[in-house]
Amino acid sequence: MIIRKEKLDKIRQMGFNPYPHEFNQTHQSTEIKNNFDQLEEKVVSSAGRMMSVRLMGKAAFCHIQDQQGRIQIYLRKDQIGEDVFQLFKILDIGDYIGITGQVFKTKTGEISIYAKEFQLLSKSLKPLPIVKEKEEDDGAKVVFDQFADKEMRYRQRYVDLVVSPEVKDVFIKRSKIITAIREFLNKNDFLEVETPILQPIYGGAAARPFVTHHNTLDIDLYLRIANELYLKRLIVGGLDRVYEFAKDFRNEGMDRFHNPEFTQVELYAAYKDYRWMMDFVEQIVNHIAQSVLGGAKILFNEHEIDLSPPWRRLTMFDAIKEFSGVDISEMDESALKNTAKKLNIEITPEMGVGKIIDEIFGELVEPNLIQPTFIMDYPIEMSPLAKKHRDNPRLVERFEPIIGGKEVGNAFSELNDPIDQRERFMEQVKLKDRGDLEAQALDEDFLRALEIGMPPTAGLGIGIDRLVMLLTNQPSIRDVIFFPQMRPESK
RNA sequence: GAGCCAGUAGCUCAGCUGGUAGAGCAGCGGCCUUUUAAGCCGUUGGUCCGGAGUUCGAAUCUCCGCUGGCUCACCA
Repeated sequence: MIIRKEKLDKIRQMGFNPYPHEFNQTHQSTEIKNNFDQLEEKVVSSAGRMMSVRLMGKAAFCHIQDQQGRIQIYLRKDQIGEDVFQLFKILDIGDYIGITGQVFKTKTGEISIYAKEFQLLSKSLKPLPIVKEKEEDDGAKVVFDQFADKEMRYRQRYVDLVVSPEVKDVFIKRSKIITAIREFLNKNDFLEVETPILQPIYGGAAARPFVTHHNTLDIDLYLRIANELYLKRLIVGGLDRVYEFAKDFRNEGMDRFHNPEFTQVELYAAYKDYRWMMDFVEQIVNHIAQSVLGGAKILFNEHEIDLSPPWRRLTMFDAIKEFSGVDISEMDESALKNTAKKLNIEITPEMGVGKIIDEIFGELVEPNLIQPTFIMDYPIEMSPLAKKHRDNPRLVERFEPIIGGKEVGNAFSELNDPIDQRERFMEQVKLKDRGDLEAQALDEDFLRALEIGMPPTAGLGIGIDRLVMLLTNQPSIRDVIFFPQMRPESK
């Protein structure tokens, strides 16, 4: 650090600007490599961060890294001049440089740029961890001194991204996945909208919120745990297909599947039901897989998963029967409690029917659903915003797509009967009084909207972080969020 | 929130049953005009996470704390 600052002074004394304002780039690294035949002998300008240097007296090789990859640069003192070569010699790995020169292939066959002009673009003052790679004869890559400390990787993601191309890859894919979803929804006449993050009543999901305070109004507000109720208000308003990519916030535990803020896309389509939505989910996911991964087969956790439709569809009761051997479809609360005990599922007194079934399902069924599966027809108690099943009033028309043993979304035929909705909210209030911290609050304004009238509607939420984990085969949510939540550094 | 594990140089790590800290890479000074983990010669560098204790003596043993990872519990 001290040495690098001295170098900075020296560079200035030599008459070079260590932080110039611009550089005119004509080609990216992989562009040059992919079009070598056309570009050979042509002059190109390229820029990037210097990632390796091999200095050899009056000549030198280095690699620069741009967003796409790396390319080798060859410099000779007699080409770029004494002064500039002196400058090059004191540069460090991590500095940004720009070069102009001819594209050529070295003796060993590596496509490189033979520099005619060379310029420092930005001086780096802190060293990067130097990761070295070697290609074995069999083509396998051996990595030396990998930047492995997870804490540092998460806290200093900028370093992680510079030093680990595969990390950068995951995030590029994340961005492409989001783009693919947006494309697909826009193509299907959905309108992208924005709804409040600061909400006076939090709703639309079962979770504990973050609370904040608005000074002027002198009221507490909640960071949204979901945007469901607002998007439905827009359906009431006559916007027939809407979606929002939403950061939601839940004040709960953190682990490799949970970050306090996470991303969901929620979408609503008027005049449709959950069956239509199942087809739609199959299409969406396949569109993503095709456009981002180029195929429907993915590898996740050693499992090969085939995303191509149709996916298996299974009711929740049938799923539990299949994996536990017990038919719970006719059981009341006390029978369920006994069954849960027999199956070694932990339950607590404040749990209602819905929660108990959810526990059994989560414990015995979900982890076993590796290939894409729609679990459908949930008990009414656990889904206060979903419409009653057309054939069975104890159930609702709801499904969750489960892939790789984890739910990646949640969807219903939306409840649009205002009187039924009010009764369901009242049930939630009772649960809250029993001590369920996650029971949903009654939202009068939302009820008023339903009273104005909402058309039959299908709704869906997809957890973007989990979907990205699945499609990029990452074990932790922290590996798909640039800056995951961490305790602040002490100094 | 609970359990297990970890924290030594910029990075990756070694350091045995306690004897006063080491390697490779990076850095620094040289040599080298087709190298690629470049090479060769030389060299700097550490509150061994923090605090307390045991001991003649602690990176090493004990306790407390901090930070993180993994697993479990709640939730997406």
